[in-house]
Amino acid sequence: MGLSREELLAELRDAGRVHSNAAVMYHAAISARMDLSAVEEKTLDLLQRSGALSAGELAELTGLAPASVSGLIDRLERKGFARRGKDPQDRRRVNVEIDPGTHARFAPLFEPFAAQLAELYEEYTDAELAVILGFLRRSAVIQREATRALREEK
Amino acid sequence: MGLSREELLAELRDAGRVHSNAAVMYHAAISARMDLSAVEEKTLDLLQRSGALSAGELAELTGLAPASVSGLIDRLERKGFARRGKDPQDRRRVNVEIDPGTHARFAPLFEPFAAQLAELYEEYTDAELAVILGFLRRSAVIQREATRALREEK
DNA sequence: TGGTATATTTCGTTCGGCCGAACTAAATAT
DNA sequence: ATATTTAGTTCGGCCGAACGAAATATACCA
Repeated sequence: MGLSREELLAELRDAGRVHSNAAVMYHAAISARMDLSAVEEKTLDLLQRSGALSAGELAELTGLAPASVSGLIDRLERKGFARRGKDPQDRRRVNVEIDPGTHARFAPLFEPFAAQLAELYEEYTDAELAVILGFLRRSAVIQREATRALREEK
Repeated sequence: MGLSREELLAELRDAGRVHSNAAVMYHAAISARMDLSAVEEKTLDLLQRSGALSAGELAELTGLAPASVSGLIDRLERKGFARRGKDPQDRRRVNVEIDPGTHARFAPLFEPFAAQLAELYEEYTDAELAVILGFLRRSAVIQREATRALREEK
């Protein structure tokens, strides 16, 4: 039973690394299956969150040149994941929105993993799940902050 | 206080997604800082685990053509992350080993994140940490299995 | 209305990274 | 000893995706 706190912490560092790596590999496998590059994937994620973004906003958020964003949108349209729409307020603007079918295309890929995870959750009490939930949230905040620091530092 | 189990599970699905995304972004930021492509990063990870691999084994594990592996090793050598060594048993073979300084080059980038995480761990009891540890391990196993399934399925 | 500013696209170019084919060197079989 | 196979590299070509500059379309303002 008994791991000392030190041992526990050491195991956690290792498990965290392994877990992180698994997430990265999984993500890569999903992208590969969907025939999406990392940038395309990230763009879909941005669109998912915000509903719709203009080409210029995408350039800003992805760090790409405007010309590159045109090509990016072309590719996403060609693959059926996004659509161009004119902004009625300012018709120079192109509003890019995620294709409504996108979620449904991803869902079956995620589903087996989600099901397994649901099974895993069943093995925990509510109190334990609350601990896990809190940890996931807090460590995600920390990791996002670390990412931000890495990007702007120097 | 009280979230129902259903709410808890819903929150966990969301938190898991967010956490996963944070890990992916963090990884990408590290790679960018080290000037490593996804393939190069993955290769270093393989080398780290296994100590050393031949060029052919790397081709196998990365899925690249032999010619591409030559270029890959060249790039890693140029960046100071790996070294070629002749296999004394079979002198046709090239043994690629990770440069011993590699860990030290990565460490300072990981360190702030690790420190913050250590602080977070301090807020938990041993029993809670054990729950978290178990969850991280088990969900990593599930996710790796899901990755494997994604890759070979069709 | 004319003129300037802004959003996006088009065009042409460049670069990185992958591949197949041909090659060299070393091991293995005859 | 010679022929064959195996491991890895080199070369040349190709493709996706990035870029800057110029073109186009629309908005805003005097």
